[in-house]
Amino acid sequence: MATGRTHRPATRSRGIPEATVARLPLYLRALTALSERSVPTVSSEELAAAAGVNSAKLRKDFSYLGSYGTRGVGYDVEYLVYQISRELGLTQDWPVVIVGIGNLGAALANYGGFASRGFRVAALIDADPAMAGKPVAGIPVQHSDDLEKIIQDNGVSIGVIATPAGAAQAVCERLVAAGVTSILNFAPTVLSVPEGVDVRKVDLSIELQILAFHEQRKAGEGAASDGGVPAAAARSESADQGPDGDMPAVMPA
Amino acid sequence: MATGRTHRPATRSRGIPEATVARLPLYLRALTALSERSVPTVSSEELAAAAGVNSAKLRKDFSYLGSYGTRGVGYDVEYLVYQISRELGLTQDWPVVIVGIGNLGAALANYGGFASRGFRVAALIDADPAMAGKPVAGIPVQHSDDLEKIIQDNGVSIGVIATPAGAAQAVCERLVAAGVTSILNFAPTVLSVPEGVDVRKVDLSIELQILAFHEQRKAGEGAASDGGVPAAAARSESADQGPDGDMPAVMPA
DNA sequence: CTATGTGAATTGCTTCACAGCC
DNA sequence: GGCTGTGAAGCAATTCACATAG
Repeated sequence: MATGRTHRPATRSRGIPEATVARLPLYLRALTALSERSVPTVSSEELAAAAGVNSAKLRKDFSYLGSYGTRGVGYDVEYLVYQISRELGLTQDWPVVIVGIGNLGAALANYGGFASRGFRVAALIDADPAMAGKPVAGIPVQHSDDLEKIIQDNGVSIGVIATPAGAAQAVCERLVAAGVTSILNFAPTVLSVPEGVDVRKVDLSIELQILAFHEQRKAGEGAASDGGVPAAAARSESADQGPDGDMPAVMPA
Repeated sequence: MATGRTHRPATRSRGIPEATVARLPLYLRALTALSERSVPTVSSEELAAAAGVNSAKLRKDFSYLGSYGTRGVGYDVEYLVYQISRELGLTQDWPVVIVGIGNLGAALANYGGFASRGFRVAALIDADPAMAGKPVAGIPVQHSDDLEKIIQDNGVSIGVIATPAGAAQAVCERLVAAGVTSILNFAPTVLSVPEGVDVRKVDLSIELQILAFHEQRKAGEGAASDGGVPAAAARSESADQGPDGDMPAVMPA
């Protein structure tokens, strides 16, 4: 609204659709790649292609942030990187703890993508005393007895749970009690959290099951062609652009 | 059940909404837990709570599959487990290959959730010759030179990419050329695939960025109340149930 | 009387198409 | 002339509320 001639976009920070928020990191990544190649400006068409969406959607998304483009020209890459980073809150540094340093926790600790975008692994926590002190990704693992102290000392508000399913709810409750208000959950369980706490879930097996569903369809319907090679073809239904399937999170209490 | 005067539910297998498909694995997990506890029947209300959705949504979702409940009673747990499994294609066995056996690939190979639901890790593939033959999760890693042969010999149609971003597109193309039609991508890149190939993406850093966005909001707006405890309140917009934010996949060519 | 199954209403997201500005 | 920004139209998903079956 406002179509503001006022300097400040006006729309800023109020009611950006969830679907748009979920795409901002995608745009940011594409823009960062352009920035590294020193590309100065980019059109909605080009950027959309790089991010894997269509250009109308991208322009609409950006319109929620403000008018950051130049008509007839496109978007200034650096400027847009900055604006999206700011909107996502990545201009500040977010200390994160990872709880559960098994295979997955270790993989997460080693994952470069965190550090590169405003996230800092402040601590690794595990319930196994044998792990304590052992460095993973250069960070010594701490025992979960000290969880609350670690959270508070580091001002952590984002926690990552990579424990077995059985331990996840208890860990979640301790994190929340200690002050964490956003949780990324890799354990295959539904977490109950009080209002005001956000949970996002990543579940490997769920993603595979969704693929299996579509895979089954292909075999049942389309195929028949012969048997060996899949033979793409047919079904424009699920095949084309991007039906946003997904389970978000943000659980009720 | 079956109220159907036609035997076949009629709605079967045609046009189940993506959003519903994405929730079926959630229901299935909750049902499996009930089944293990030998609970015979469950109401939409109870099951919805266990799956973290509301009951109206659950009933609507199930209505796309058919009429599998009993009015005044609820759903037969075992029967529903079977129906959903069948709908998702989990009554058959899906051989899967994991490409890129780094930290994450190894974690995936060790992840029990795969095997437990119709998925079988048929092969682990890595480009590093030093890895070849080394067993991970009891499965010997094979060199990527043999990728095509492995896919074909095992009849693999689902591939998991856990390589570095730079290698992902090339791996993807080889998988597709060899006959894979569904890909689960953990590399932080947009994959281009021909029509008819499904891609789902899991991106750790994107999930964190979405959390950071909401976290920033909490700090900026709501807070003020005191500082320590989050204080829930306000913002019914993002806080309550489950806005399905997410980036799907299924790229255009 | 209870809890499912589902049309109808609502809300939110995407796509279209073009006015506005460079 | 070209490309952004955005109302308006079109779709899809969610929620409501109640008829219907057990």
